[in-house]
Amino acid sequence: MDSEFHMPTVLVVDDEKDLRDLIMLNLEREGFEALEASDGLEALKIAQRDEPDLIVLDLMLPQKDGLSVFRQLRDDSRTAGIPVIMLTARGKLEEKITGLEAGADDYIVKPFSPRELMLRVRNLLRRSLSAASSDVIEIDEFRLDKNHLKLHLDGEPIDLTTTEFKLLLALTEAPGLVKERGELLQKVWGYNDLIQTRTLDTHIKRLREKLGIHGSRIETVRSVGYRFAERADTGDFPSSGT
Amino acid sequence: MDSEFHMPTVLVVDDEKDLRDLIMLNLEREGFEALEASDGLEALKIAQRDEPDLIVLDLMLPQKDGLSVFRQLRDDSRTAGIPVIMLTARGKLEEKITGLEAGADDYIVKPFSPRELMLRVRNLLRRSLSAASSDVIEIDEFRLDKNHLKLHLDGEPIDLTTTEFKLLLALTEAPGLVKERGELLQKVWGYNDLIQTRTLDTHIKRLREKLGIHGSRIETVRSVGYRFAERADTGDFPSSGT
DNA sequence: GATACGGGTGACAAAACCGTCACACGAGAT
DNA sequence: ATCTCGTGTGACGGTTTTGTCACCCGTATC
Repeated sequence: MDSEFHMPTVLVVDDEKDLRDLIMLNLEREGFEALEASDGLEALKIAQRDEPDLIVLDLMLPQKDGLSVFRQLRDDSRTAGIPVIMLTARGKLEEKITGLEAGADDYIVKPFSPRELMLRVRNLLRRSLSAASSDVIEIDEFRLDKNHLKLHLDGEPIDLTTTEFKLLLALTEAPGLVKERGELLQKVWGYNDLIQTRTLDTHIKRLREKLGIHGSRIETVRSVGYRFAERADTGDFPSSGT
Repeated sequence: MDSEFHMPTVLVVDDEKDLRDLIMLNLEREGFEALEASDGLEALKIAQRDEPDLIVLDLMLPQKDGLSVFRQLRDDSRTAGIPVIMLTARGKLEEKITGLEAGADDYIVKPFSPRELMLRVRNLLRRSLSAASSDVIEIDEFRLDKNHLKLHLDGEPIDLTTTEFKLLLALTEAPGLVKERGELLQKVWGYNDLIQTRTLDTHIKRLREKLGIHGSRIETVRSVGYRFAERADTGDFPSSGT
């Protein structure tokens, strides 16, 4: 686990040379590999080529609006998963943050202490390197975000209650296989015996409703339970001939 | 990313040789590396030594209660993170499952088809290998489980509402650094401007209450926001002298 | 085709949750 | 020491969520 490890790479995007240098100095002092870019275009190219583990992006870029750079990074498949820390001047942010909603991984308000930035860098890297980069379950057009307890379906956010979220989580945990009623009641409600209840059915119904056209992905397996249907292409048993 | 990859290892713990062999055969047919143990003690030793990616544990062990083996695996730091699939005879489980609550990663009821077991194995491995090793955030005695939306504190389960859970999630996301009021309101409530509200404080209060003695870990930073305090030993800035 | 069983559905009432407010309290500033 | 600003706290009402029940409908079985 330790042998193949190399230090994380951080890309700093800022048009102010002084600030950029300061940040890079701090990064290198921490032992990180640091890359730099002075404008959005350059940032994109470097990000695509070197796939850094983290990007520090100053929103105050002259040529290009920092936010649009951010969006481009998010939209490009090669750079989409890279966490971004945004730098922003106090006050300026309040309006703009609307645009990206909870999209940014972190942001920090200028003026900031190098110490604070480094703390955030380390924290974000720890999250994205050691464990999950995202805690997001993606199945076809379903996107379950455990961090924000949100479901996105076909890109549209769907409001689910806690129970519905848990239920969907339990179902999608193993797409394609049947979850017994008892198992679901255990996982979602904590019931350990009690199986004679319509509660599960009711919640399934409500969930299906909210899923709209995709509600049919939750299939009923009579007298057993429910199954979140797998799409044909999901690569089932290789051993089975048919 | 592909070069250093090796097939996952699965440990099968069962005292029935026939069943064990059947499972191992299936595992190897899938290309997994399979290990076996016939009792709890052996299982522990192997798990600690080889650190498999997954454990298939039959609860029907003669010498040792399967559940206590499970608990030992969970308590040992070397094996704590390894997902466990439990095998159990139908009907026998209902009472026992109480003990572990939502602790098991998955379970399957005997009799089962090899196909179903393999499906679960693959699903669980996909979760634990590809993305998060376990969507669980552990900070000292805090254990935030995003899969079950549950908090365990000192091992005790604490009931949190959705809002409280999100709030704690936002705070623990970056232990040691201050989260501004506006940032928290953005992350938890989605408010993009509005900062003049007592809502945040109220929820902080409720959260602190539920955290009991550990409530003080949430520190107030006057006129800025809140901070989830880092414990001294968490390795802060190496560069800073003091 | 008749019957039995299990799931789907709509309504409803209890419970939980959440945001707000008024006020108390304490820390900083002058 | 006094004043001021920001946070802590308890209470309250409105809203959402949730479990249950009665009833309908589809499917499997004979």
